[in-house]
Amino acid sequence: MSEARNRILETATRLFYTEGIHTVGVDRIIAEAGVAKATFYHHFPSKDELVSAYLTTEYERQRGALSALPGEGVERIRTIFAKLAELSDGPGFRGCPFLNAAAEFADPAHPVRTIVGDYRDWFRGLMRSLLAEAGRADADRTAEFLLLLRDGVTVSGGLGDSTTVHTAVETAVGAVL
Amino acid sequence: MSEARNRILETATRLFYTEGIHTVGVDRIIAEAGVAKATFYHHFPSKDELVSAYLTTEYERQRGALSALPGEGVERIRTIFAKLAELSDGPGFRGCPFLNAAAEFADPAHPVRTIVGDYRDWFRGLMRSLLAEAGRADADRTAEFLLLLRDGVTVSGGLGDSTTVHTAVETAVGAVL
DNA sequence: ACTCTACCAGACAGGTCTGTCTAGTCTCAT
DNA sequence: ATGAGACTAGACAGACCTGTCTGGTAGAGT
Repeated sequence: MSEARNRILETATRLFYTEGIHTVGVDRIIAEAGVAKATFYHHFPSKDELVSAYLTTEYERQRGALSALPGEGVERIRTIFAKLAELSDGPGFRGCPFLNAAAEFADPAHPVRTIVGDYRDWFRGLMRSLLAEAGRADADRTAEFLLLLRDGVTVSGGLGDSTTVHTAVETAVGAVL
Repeated sequence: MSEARNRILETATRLFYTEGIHTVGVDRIIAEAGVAKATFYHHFPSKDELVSAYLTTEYERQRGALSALPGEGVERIRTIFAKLAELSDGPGFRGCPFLNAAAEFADPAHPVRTIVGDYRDWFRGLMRSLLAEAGRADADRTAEFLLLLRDGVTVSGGLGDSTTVHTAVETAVGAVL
């Protein structure tokens, strides 16, 4: 992986996440990453490709972070949601990058939306398999609810209702599991 | 209320909701509303003012729609969420206009974010008062969860997981209430 | 030694954005 | 009938957008 490419992607990640995708221009990324414009377009054929790379990287990062968490079955789910609530309460949290991106790209056929869909499918599948592992008969329905809960946690956390998210999550997870 | 102003606001509502706020330009709204540019700026001093008007109107509309629903206490909450799930399954649904707007306006101090905050405060308060009316001791915590659930429903529904939202909501509402 | 690749700086094109301004029409109340 | 206010059409300014292109530097592999 090239050094300049890394800088571009990291700068884009920071700016896209904290300020939004449409509002951050390529010139700004170039300036803050300290690269030439030609270098930018050498690594990323278009801004859209950079956006896709941003979300794909984020997808892999989150998959890695959740895979590293301990526990099995339902206990693992509890751990995941506790972590999620903790993150959404932290400084600099501005919601889920995938949901924010989806809100900015209205066309469901856009590549960005495909990545968002992939992420959600993965999360839903993870919940389902953990529930099935615990021998829960209603795995499908409950997994769907947990995905929905995940959305709610990140959205609420991102809009500033961070402290109350903890108790809300405990209520929900406790009631359903 | 002026006829031209109405046309502008309705066109903006349609375009902002279905395509996003930043992606829709003033010129496009003017063309589709069939008004002159001077007329537009006569009624709305800036695009931001139009955006605020769009969200304020939407706020009032939703408040009116929910107030019209029947029932009392917990039963009313069930009705509200059933309606919400139904809407989020309908054609042309593209998520919650407030959450979508908040994702596009990253600055928490922006007027748009204030309106979004107002809307959420109102919904939370409505839930709390309905729970208190039913004599629930945990009204605060449960209201917080119901706001979170509302977020999840609109987000999931807007991203195409519409049919499964119904059962997920039933599961959640049933478990908590 | 030579070439290839990554990198730099920055001008440029062509388009779109918001917002202003000129100039003129129509309606209605006084 | 005159003046105010809402409207129309559209040119214009100035900023910003993405993406291309020129021209040049430095290091690494063959």
